[in-house]
Formats: sequence, C-alpha cells, structure tokens
Amino acid sequence: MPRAKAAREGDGNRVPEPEGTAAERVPTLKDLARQLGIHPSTVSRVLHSDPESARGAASDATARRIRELAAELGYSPDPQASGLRTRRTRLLGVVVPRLSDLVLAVMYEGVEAEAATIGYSSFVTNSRDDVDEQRRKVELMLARRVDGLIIGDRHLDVDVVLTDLRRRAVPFVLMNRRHPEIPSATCDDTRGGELVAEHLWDKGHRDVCVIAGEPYATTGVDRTAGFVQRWRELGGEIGDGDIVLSRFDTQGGREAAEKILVSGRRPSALFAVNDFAAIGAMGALRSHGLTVGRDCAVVGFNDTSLAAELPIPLSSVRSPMFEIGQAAVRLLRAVMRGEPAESARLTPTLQVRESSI
Amino acid sequence: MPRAKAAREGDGNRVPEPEGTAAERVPTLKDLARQLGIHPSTVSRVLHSDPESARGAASDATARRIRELAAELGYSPDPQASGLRTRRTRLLGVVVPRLSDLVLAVMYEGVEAEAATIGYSSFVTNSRDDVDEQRRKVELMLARRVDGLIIGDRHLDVDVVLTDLRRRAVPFVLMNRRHPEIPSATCDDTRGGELVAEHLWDKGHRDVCVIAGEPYATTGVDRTAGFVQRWRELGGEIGDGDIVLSRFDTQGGREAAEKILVSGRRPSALFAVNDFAAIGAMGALRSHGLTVGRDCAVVGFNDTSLAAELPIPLSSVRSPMFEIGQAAVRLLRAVMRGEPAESARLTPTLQVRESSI
DNA sequence: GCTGTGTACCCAAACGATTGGGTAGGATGG
DNA sequence: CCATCCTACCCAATCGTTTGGGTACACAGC
Repeated sequence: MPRAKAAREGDGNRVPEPEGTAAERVPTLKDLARQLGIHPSTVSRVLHSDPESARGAASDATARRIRELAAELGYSPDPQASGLRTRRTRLLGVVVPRLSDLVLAVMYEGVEAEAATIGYSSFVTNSRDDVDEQRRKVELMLARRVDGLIIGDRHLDVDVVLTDLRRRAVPFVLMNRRHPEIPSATCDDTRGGELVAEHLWDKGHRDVCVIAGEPYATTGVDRTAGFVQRWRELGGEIGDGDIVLSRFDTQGGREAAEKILVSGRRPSALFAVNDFAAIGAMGALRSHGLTVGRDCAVVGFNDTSLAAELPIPLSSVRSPMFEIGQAAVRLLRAVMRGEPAESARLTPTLQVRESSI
Repeated sequence: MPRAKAAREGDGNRVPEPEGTAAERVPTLKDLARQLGIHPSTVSRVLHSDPESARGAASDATARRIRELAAELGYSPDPQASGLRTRRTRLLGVVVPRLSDLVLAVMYEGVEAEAATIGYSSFVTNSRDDVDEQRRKVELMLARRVDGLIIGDRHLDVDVVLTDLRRRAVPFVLMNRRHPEIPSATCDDTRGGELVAEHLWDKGHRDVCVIAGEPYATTGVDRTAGFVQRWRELGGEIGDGDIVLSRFDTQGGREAAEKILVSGRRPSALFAVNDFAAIGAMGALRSHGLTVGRDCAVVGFNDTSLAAELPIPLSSVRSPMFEIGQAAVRLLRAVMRGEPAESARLTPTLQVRESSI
C-alpha cells in the first residue's frame, strides 16, 4: 500500500515543520484527489480546464465537485511543481538601471500590471547602468529560470549581454532604450525631440542648448538627434558646443547647466532630455540670477508627475511610460511564442507650461 | 565622439543570429553525474558543500572534479526542483503602495541588495495603497510560495491582512510603516518630527502649519505627532486647524497648501511630511506671490535626491531609506528563523537648506 | 581472526503537478 | 450479437534535487 508506506515514511525522510506552528499545510492536488476518491490526474485536468484537455476528463458532476472542494480548501497549484514539470516558471525578469528613477519605476508598474493580466509574475533588478552588473543580474534571473527578460538598460556599443542572450536562445526584448535589430518598446524619442525643436522655434528662440543625457542611452541620443535635425531643418543653428552630456538625474542636470552658464553663454532656451535634469537646470539658472520662463525657457522630457506641479511648471514631452511597460510585456510574449514581434515606438506629445511660454 | 558614433548606430552594431543552435539545454545534476560516472546524490552533496553534508560525501579528488565540471558547463541548480524538495523558494515578496513613489523605490533597492547578499531574490508589487488590492497581491505572492513577506503599505486600523498572515503562520515584517506588535523597519518618524519642530522654533517661527499626509499611514501620523508634541513642549501653539491631511505626492502637497492659503492664513512656516508634498506646497506658495524661504519657510521629509537640487533647495529630514530596506530584510530573516526580531527604528537627521533659513 | 571505524560512495524515495497512454463499462450501429 | 465508439476515469513516468539510509572496502586494534 503506497499510502501506508508514505505515512511511515513521514517520520524519516521529511523536512521538519517549523516547530510550534500547527503545520497548516496548503492542500495539494493529491489531497483533493484523496478526499474525493479520485485520481490526481483527473483533478489536474479539471482544474486546468483549457477545453483541450478538460474535454472528457471528468463528468460534469465530478468536475463540479472538484472545483467546489478546491475553492473550499483554497487550493492553489504549487508553481514549483508545475514549473518543474512544464519547464515554465511564468516569471518575467526585468533589468533596469535603477528603480529610483521615476521613469523606470512607472514603466515597471506597466510591466507588472500587464504581466499580471496574462498570469505572469515579474521581478525586477537594478543594474545601476553598469555593464558588469547588468551581466550579473541577467545571470541571476536566468538562474531563476525566468521565461523571458525585459532589458531596460541597453548600452550603446556594448552588446555582449544581448549577443549572449541570443546565443542562448533566451526570449527577451528591450524597454525604454532601443536597438535597431531587437524588438523594443520605447517612446518615439526622435519625434519627441522634434516636438521640442518646433515648439521653441515657434516661440522665437534662436539660441538654444541641449542637456543631452548619457551617451550610451538611446533615449537621450535620439531625443537630441531629433531636436537637432528638426532645428536645422527649420533654419536654426546649433553646434557641438551647444550640446552637453549629463547624467539623467537632478544633480546631473544642474552640473550640465552650470557648465553652460559658467562659460558665460546665455542661451534663450534649454532642452533637457529628462525632467529631473531639467529641474536641476532650473536650479542652476536661478543660481545665476536668471528666471526660468522669462530669461530662459526650459523644456524637459517624460512629463513626470512633478513637472506640472513645480513652482514654475515645467514644459515637458509626455512619454507614455506606463504603456511602454505594457507594450514591452506584449512584445515579449510574442517573442516567447515565436511570433513576429514588431518594435513599439509610442507617440509622445508636448505639454507646454510656464517654463517655456 | 559618442555623438558621431550614435549617428552611425543605425547601420552597424549588429547582434549576430544564433547559428542553428538547438535548444542548448542547461546542464542538470544528472548530466554532471553521468559525465563523471558517479551518482547524482554525490554531486549534490559536494556542490552543497556546507561542511555538514559535504563531509564524507566524496574524496577531495572527486569533489574537485565535480566542481570543475560544474564550472565548465556553467551548471546552476534548478530552483524549481530544489525548492520543490526543500519547500523553500528563496523568494521574498514585497508589497508597496507604489514603486513610482521614490521613497519606496529606494527602500526596495535596499531590500533587493540585502536579499541578494543572503541568496534570496525579491519581487515587488504595487497595492496602490488600496486594502483590497493589498490582499489580492499578498495572495498572489503566497501562491508563488514566497518564504517571507515585507509589507510596505500597512494601513492603520485595517489589519485583516496582517491577522490573516499571522494565522497562516507566514513570516512577514513591516517596512516604512509600523505597527506596535509586529516587527517593522522604519525611520524614527516621531524623532524626525521633533527635529523639525526644534529647527523651526529656533529660527523664530511661531506660526506654523503641517501638511500631514494620509491618515492611514504611520509615517505621516508619527511625523506630525512628533512635531506637534515637541512644538508644544517648546511653548508653541498649534491647533487641529493647522494640520491638513494630504496625499503624499506633489499634487497632494499643492492642494493642501492651497487650502491653507486660500483661507487667508499666512503661516511663517510649513512642515510637509514628505518631500514631494513639500514641492507641491512650494508651488502653491509661489502662486500666491510668496517666496519660499523669505515669506514662508518650508521643510520636507525624506531628503530625496531632489531636495538639495531644487531651484530653492529644500530643507528636509533625511531618513535612511536604503538602510530601512536592508533592515527589513534582516528582520524578516530573523522572523523566518524563528529568532526574536526587534523592530528597527532608524535615526533621521535634519538637512537645513535655503527653504528654511 | 574478528570486531570496529572510517571513507567514499550508491540507492531510492520523496516533493507536487502534468501528460501520454491506457481501460472498463456502457451506448450505438449494423 | 458483436464490433466500435464514447465517457470517465486511472496509471505511471517524469521534471531536477535532496536526503536518510545503506554498502563495500580498507585498515586498525585487540
């Protein structure tokens, strides 16, 4: 009698319960089956209930009994066990530079929400925009056997990790930053830059500087390129000296603006490729006795929730961050299924506020 | 020149296709054992190598051969399989109101970092500070069989979820918000409030208002209580009408300050229990023609990375957010081991800046 | 020569769910 | 009345690891 055997076995080969706590074990498929006097496989098929395998698995009456008992006992399948058997974890890994960057945090919220709707869980890790850390974190996620990866910190010119993922046939997509040959969900950053160029030109600005972000991120690069190209099309002049690289945070924006102002240059407008950098730039302008909006226009990017509420409300290009996260999941799903995956470039819109009127 | 490189980016920089690689299965313990001609259990014991079980499991020579092959093939144990056997997932679940709140994002970075050092992965989910959503998300995490939970969105007076977790003997701790009877990792918010009271009193302010945050969060409640109590100890007067509840974000802070100002009240200082609320309040002050720092002092809380870089740098109580996240993990570990767990209340410090000089 | 003690392994049963392949018994069709 | 088809199940292997309990052999001590 295998059952008796198992019962006796219990004393020996068993992981000890945490003492004190009265076991309160979650019910398993076998428990359900035993209580109903039917075979676990039948229970499994019924609870799966994708018409394919559920068809003919059990009578309607039995199926109902199974479902009722499952609900009553609060049965939930053990993902470890089913994953072991099916070779799927229903886990998505997400790598971002830092979650404390609001932009990425919101995208991740989109990822989490969309993943939940298709029965996936996601987990996220910070790479601090460091390539070695990125590699380490990706390995950790693969060790967790994620079904797919969303890479939010692609570095221009350093594609070892991506190459490696392809070689290993791991399904993955990019988010926020793009790559010409890999499916990605991004904002149409080029278009966003163009919008700013058109806006500032219309307002009569002719002397502008760009706070361009990190050189390894396509976000900043594309936004800058879109701006510059459109600016020149409109007849504007802008040289390499008018473009200053910067970190993406407030301090980075302040430093970049400082660099411009210290040199004695007084542009009539600044385009910062990120709201936080724009806020830092506003600080630098104020330190130099300039009033934002009057002495110098400032436009940011992403239209984070702060922009509209700042003391001097900040004009910004609204990028659909949450939707980008959702799009990344949908894209990844297509990749995981082996379907063709067309990169999503979501459309930005300009929000004009007091900082650039 | 990164700029030029980036322009060319579109054409070059290609990721090679995986060349006909078939499946490329990750090696299992059995694979190792087979290649070495020994039994999987021996391999398992060697790779475990906690002196307990590794002792006497294999000769030094065999152990070395095993480790070498494991390294060569890039073996990594399947967490599903080992988790199934050991009943442990090495997964921590974290519930926060929203990751797009910088404060929680930074705490989560602390959680992730600390969890990694003890071989755990963490995953995080947003409850939008909604009790039903909290319950749902906790269920999802439990369905994933997390080994422990960090609850970052405890609501005062609604403790069904916590009671339920206790009943089910799930190891969990609180983060950011506290509960008198449950281990938690928080800032000493009361002390933080006191610091602000002392500072503003010293600066000669006698007429202050508090933007107090949500009534269901101990953070705001404790900060306000600490402030009020110390203020009265110092001889100050402050009534219920001087305390305005608010959301924790920028818009919430603006609305709260607006409410105060519209009533005609002109306090000489505002204490907002959150930096973002403080930024919103600064906006409202400006709209009413008041200059922050000169006409009205403003002090925030958390000392987020923005505070120091704002156009008018914001005085703020620095709370060690990252460390709170780390502390939460250490605390949870103690709980999981059944050790006594003493709540951690980390010490805040005041950063005085232009907004309150 | 026999018992005892290591050493260096192997064996096999779990963990919980899934799934290809049965099979018994009844209904249907010719 | 028998072959065939359904219905409603059951069986058993399997996923990759872990772990309590062997065992075979060598060597030491009495």
